[in-house]
Amino acid sequence: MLLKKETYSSQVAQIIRRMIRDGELSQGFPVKEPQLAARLSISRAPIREALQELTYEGLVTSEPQKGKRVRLLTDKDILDSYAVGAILEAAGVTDSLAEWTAEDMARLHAVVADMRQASANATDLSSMMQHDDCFHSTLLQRCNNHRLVEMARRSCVTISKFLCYKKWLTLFSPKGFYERHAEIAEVVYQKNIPIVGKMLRDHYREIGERIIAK
Amino acid sequence: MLLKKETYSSQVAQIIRRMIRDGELSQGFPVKEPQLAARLSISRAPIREALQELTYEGLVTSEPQKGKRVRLLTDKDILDSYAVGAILEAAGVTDSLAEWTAEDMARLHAVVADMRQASANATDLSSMMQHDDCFHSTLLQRCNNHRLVEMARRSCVTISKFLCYKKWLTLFSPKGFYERHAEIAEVVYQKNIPIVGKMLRDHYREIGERIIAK
DNA sequence: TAATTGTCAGATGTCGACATTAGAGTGTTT
DNA sequence: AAACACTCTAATGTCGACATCTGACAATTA
Repeated sequence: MLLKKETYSSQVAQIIRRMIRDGELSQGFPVKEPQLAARLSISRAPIREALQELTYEGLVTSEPQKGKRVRLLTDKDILDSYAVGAILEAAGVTDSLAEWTAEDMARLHAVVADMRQASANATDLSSMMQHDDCFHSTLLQRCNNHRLVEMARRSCVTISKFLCYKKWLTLFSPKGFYERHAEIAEVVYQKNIPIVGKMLRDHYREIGERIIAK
Repeated sequence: MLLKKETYSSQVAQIIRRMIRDGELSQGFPVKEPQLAARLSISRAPIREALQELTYEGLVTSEPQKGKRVRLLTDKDILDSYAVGAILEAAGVTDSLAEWTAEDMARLHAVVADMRQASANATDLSSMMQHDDCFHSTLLQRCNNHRLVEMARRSCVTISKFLCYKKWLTLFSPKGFYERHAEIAEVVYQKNIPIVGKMLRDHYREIGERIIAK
C-alpha cells in the first residue's frame, strides 16, 4: 500500500478551494495570509504556497505588494473560460470518436443511465456534479492527449465547481440537466462528428450564459 | 511614467527561464534552491516562489519532498502540447476570421513582408522568433478571447522558446520558415476558414515532429 | 557476493522575525 | 470644502534558522 504524506501547502489549497466553493470566501474578497495562518495554526509559508497554486489555477488573483483576492469573474471571463473548455473538449472528442469501440459506447450508455436515475431522485444539482464529471470524462475516454483533457476540464471546473458553485447548482432542473446530456450522447452513439462538436460548444455556451443571467 | 519595481520572485523566474533557454539548465536537471540562492545572494524564499511559478508554467516538474527538475519532455509531451496550441489557435482564428477588415489583412501582409525580409539576411532562426511571435499574434488579432490567446501561445512557447529553444533554431532554414508562414497567410487572405484551420494544425504538427526527430 | 542496515551530507518544508509598503484615518492648509 | 501632508496599522516580501526527509555511501550480515 502506498500511503501519501501530504504537504501542508496542498492541504491548505484544498481547504481554500472548499471555502471558495461554499461561499465562505466570495468573489473579490481579499485573502489575507496572517488570518488564514492564525486560523489554521501554521505559519505563513505554506499558506503563501497554496495561494500561489490557486493563483495559477485561476481561483485567486494577485497584485504584487497589494495582496491576493478571490477571483472576481466578469461576464466575459465566464464566457471565455467555457469557450476554451468547449473548444478543447470538442476537439478531443471529435478527434478520437472514430476509434470508439462497442464497449466505449456501452460505457457512455451506462453513465447516462446512472445520470438519469440520479436525476429522478434529486431536488437540485448537487448530486449531479459527479455524474457530470463522469459524463465528460467518458466522452474523452479515447482522447490520449492527457494535457488537453486536463486543460479542458480545468477551464470549466474552475467556474462551475468553485467560483460559481452555488449558482451552478440552480442552473437546471435535474431532469433538464439529464436531458441535455442524453441529447449529446445520442449523437455520439451515431458518431456524427460535426454535430457532436457543435452540440458541445452549445452546451457550454448555454451554461455560461445561464450563470451570467443569475 | 509608471515604473514598476519588480519583486525578487519574478526576476528570479526570468533568470531561470533564460538559463533553461540557453541550456545552462538542461532537461531533467535538478534545480536546487540553496545553490541558486547562493549564486544570486538572496534567500530561498523568492527562489521557491519562482520555481513554483515555473512549475505551473510547465518548465519545471516538482515532486514533493524530492525537489524540482527542469521538465523532461517525452515525445508525446511535445506532440500533445503543440496539438493543444494548434487546436486553440485554429479555433481562435477560424472563429474570428470572418470579422477581419482590409486593415487587418494589411497588417498580416506587413508582418509576412517583414518576415520575408528577415529571412533573406538570417543564417539561423534566432532572429525569426520575434517574427514568428508576431505572425501568430496577428492571426489572433480579432480573437477577443484573451484567455484562449494566452493559453494557445503558452502551450507552444513553453517548448519552442524555452525547453527546446536550441533545437528549434535548427528546425528550418530561414527561407523555409518564411515560406511556411506565407503559405498560411495566403489562405487567410482568402478567408478560407476550413483550410486555415487544417493548415495551422499541420504547421504545428510538423514543428513537433521535427523537434522529436532531432 | 548480494542483500540489509546504519550513517551522514544535503535538500526540502516549515517556522518566526523584520523591513518595507499600501490604505485608512487624522489633521493641516488654502 | 477640497487638496495635501502626516500618522498608524496591518499586510506583504524577504530573511535566516530548524526539523524532517531523501539518497548515497559505508558497514554489517547472511
